[in-house]
Amino acid sequence: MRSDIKPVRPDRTLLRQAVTDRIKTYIIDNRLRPGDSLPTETELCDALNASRSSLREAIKTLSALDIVEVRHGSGTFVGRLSLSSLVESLTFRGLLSPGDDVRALRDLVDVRQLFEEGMAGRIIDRLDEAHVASLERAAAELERCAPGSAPQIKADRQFHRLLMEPLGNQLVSQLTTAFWDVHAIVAPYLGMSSPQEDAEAMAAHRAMVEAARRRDVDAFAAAVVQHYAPVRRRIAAADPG
Amino acid sequence: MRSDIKPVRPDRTLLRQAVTDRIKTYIIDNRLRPGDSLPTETELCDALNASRSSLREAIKTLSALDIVEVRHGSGTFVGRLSLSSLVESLTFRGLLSPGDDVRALRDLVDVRQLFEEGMAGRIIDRLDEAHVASLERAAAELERCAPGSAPQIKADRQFHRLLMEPLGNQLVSQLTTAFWDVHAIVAPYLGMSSPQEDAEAMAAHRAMVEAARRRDVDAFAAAVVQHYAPVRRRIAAADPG
DNA sequence: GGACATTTGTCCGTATGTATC
DNA sequence: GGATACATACGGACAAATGTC
Repeated sequence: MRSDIKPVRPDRTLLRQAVTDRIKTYIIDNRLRPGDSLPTETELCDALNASRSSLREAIKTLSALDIVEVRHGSGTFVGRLSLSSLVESLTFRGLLSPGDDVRALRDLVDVRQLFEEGMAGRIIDRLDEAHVASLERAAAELERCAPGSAPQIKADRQFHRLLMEPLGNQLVSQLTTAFWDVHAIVAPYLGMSSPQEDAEAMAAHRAMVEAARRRDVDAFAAAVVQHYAPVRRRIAAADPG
Repeated sequence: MRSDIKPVRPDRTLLRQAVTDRIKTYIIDNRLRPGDSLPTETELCDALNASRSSLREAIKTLSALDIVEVRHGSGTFVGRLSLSSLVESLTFRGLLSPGDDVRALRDLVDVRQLFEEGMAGRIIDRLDEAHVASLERAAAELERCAPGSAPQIKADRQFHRLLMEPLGNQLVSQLTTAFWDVHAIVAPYLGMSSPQEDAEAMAAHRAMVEAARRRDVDAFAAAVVQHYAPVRRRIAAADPG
């Protein structure tokens, strides 16, 4: 009968939920860091009195949040705690309704501009020569590469990431990159950008670097506005309203 | 042999990943909206040539991102696409290292302040009488309720949500609320706030409302700084550096 | 390179709990 | 309450990937 093992579960909560919680507390209580290995599935099943199916479903939930990372044939590890789930969530939202994604993209551009414009003062406060030089290089790379090419896209991502680096705020950096990633996936649905628009963006990047070098906050903020102007025009043009 | 169905999977990708992708495209292609129902597990297994286990693991991944929502005994539905995954991800990060969460919390406060300070101008531009009245009510509720009580906490959440409402930007509103939620979970680890700090926060809320009524952007921004000053002092005090 | 143990990925069958009509 | 439809949970078996000797 084995009635002593698992008589009933008077619990109201789902077993899977309880398992995910216990895995999270396991990581916290044992002071594990990203990359550290977790017990094997069999061991966890034992420890948590759950079947392998339930455990695996719990693991998949944590995996989606990058709290754990599973490697086939190797094991389960603490995840990098990236914002990949935010990216996936927002891109899906943007792709959900092609007619309505103008709104999602407009909201996103607002947020991206908020970050760079709102942080302008603090960025310039903390900027040093090395940072300016890095920005300079990224902007040059951006102008040298072919518009829309993979290296250029990579350089653009790098540029906006470097902008926030002087702040020393990991969350700001990661959010900035996450929003950039979402933008890069959703924006193409507005159609390819024209050469004029590309030139405008280039000029804006250059203006940001120049303003940063001169420690001119207002000029920097103005360059940020200039940078997002082309996308905003496209969004306005596609807006049914 | 049924070799025509799925002879081998030359794919390098995991079946589970393929299933999650196909469910996402199913939702997008069929123009489903949050709350719409999805096929049952059995039907999905059939359609995607996957076993129940694989399908369920895929569903759990999508459920963690609030892309689908599962109701026991009822069925599977399109999720609300909330930012619950962001909240869970960031709270876990904040709780991961009690010694280091000062940094996580400081980063978070920076972002919260960035939103409210950076949006000050636009908020006041679009604010109307009804908005001011709502803020007034929330601030009054905040002062009437006992410090730390559930109604007060709820009122504080509501206040910061209402602040962003005039912008008409759903993403900003949801991010603001998400960051508030994380803050509410992580901040208590710094210890209870003192009556003086509570009074300071109250005064800041009131100052924001007054500044909004007078359309005084600078005063509004100053009130935002004042609002986060107590937490910042606590963070600085707890900072080992 | 090859053999082998370890670990996760996938499948199946069955029983139980839950919501809806 | 009963019947039905559906998700939850269990356990066993084999496949595939990884790492090691």
